Amino acid sequence: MDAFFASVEQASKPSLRGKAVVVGGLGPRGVVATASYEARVFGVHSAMPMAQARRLAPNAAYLAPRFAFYRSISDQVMGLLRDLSPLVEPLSLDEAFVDLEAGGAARDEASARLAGARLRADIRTVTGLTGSVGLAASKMLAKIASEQAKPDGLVVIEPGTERTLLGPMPVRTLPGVGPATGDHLRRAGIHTVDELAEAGEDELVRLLGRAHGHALYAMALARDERPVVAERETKSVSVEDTYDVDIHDRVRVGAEVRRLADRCVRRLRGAGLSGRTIVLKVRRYDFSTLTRSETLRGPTDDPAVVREAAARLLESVDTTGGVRLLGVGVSGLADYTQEDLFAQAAGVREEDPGEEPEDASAEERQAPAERRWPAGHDVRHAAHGHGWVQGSGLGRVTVRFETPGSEPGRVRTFRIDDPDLEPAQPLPLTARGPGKGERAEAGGVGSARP
DNA sequence: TCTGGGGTCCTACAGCTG
DNA sequence: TCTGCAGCTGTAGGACCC
Repeated sequence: MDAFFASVEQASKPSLRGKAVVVGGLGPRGVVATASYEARVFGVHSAMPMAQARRLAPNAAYLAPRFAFYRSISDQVMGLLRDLSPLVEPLSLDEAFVDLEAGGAARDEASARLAGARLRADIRTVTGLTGSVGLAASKMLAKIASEQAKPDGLVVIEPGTERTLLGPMPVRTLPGVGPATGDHLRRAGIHTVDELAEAGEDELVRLLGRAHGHALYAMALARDERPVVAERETKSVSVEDTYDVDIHDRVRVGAEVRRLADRCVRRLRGAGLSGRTIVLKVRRYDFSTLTRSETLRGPTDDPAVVREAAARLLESVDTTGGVRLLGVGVSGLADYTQEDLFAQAAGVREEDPGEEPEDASAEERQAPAERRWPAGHDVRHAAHGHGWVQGSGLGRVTVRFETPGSEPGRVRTFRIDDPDLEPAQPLPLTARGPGKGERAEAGGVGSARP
């Protein structure tokens, strides 16, 4: 999907279509999750600190992400992909590999191209959004093709042309080559995929280590045999929080770790899992990050056990100077627990970590207007109907009243405690709405946006 | 300027065991 | 009995991805 989160927001909010939209954390330490193509013109891109984005594009709309809504749209798109083939490997909410051969959807280049074109049309009909398709003989090449296809396009890499195409590309094009590996290679005088291939496998293994060296050499020769894998087992579950202001108080740090442990267990149980290894993550005031872990005798999903392990791990960490992030994770997952096997009968196992404790942090108790009415989130007003929060602060919340099918709407400001104003669920982007997921007719191009 | 959150995989090293 | 070694497990950190 193209600039997925930002595109969803533009489809939801007519007044933002064609405008610079930035979705991400709105706190003082937020980063950009997605920028619309209009915002990218100003140099804004994902993972950029929000503060920097605001300097580059001061007039863009800055919105808090609505993950549950994005997930519902993602489910619709993944449904369309599964109509094409049983082998669909989601990479994230907005990206997936599909093995077209396994689904019988592609026998040759022409039929693959047709399947890709129909898919793009179906995505537009069902969601009102644009998606890009890359077609190639391997995952690596399909990924590169889809990047080239963005926005709103389809690119085919024909068999036999792979090496000619890849050769002059920068090494950073290859999946798995990030800033560190890119730098490493650059210092060794390797800038392009051709130079990577010329360096030879032994040299790459020497430079980058066994696994990475072999994998990169294969990719440089356009060799990628990795299959599309539909079902991936979860290997770890974790939660983490970055705090607006560094925490210095050791007691508060302890309380936050317990809270995170409970949240982590809730997620773990929600997935029907348990785990043996408890991991504590601490990012200090200077951004140095350390992890401490402890492996239990058997898997657990008991909040008390995870809390205690996390607390023990915290004892070995020096937090002088303050911490900006804390995290708790569980790995070594299983679908049974040690307690199931042994002591459960004794009733010592704590049943549920419960909801977020009432006495959450002071920060949350006195939630500022920006937190209670996040920018971009939906609201309903008794008299004015459906709208979204354009901004808030100083006891006021500004709402724009419009819906996906309306003309750009009018703006009104209310007191944050106005009894006529309440949070609302997002409205569907198209007449079909989320979850309908019907298959469009072949070649039926066009938007169903009302 | 000041760096999220949730993951995966890899490497290195230490300690244990056969 | 001692030594060397391979293999495994646990731990910590780093790189990468979306």
